Amino acid sequence: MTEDPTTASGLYGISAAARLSGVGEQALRLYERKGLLTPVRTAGGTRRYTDDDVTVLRRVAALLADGLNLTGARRVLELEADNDRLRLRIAELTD
DNA sequence: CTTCTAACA
DNA sequence: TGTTAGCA
Repeated sequence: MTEDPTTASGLYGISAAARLSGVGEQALRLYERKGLLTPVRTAGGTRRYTDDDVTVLRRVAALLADGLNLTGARRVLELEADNDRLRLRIAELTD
């Protein structure tokens, strides 16, 4: 446990999220504007990235490296989310 | 930290 | 189209 209890919950500022994901801060803001990501905002308007957001960021980086543009990456994320929901549904039915 | 503008590949 | 630098 090298982490502070307040940060161990997986809530990061934009600079921390950028370091963890390897994506630049400006790019993070662009991804949000394009609808790939929706980090929560504090009352003051500062973004709060969760661990899940960082995971998505890594997915996006891999997708872009595969030659997709941001719109395509957004679609893939949608489909993957649907896919996960379907897998869960199948698991329920196959019990 | 935020948003915007502009330049570049 | 997407990234980056600089400004306010």
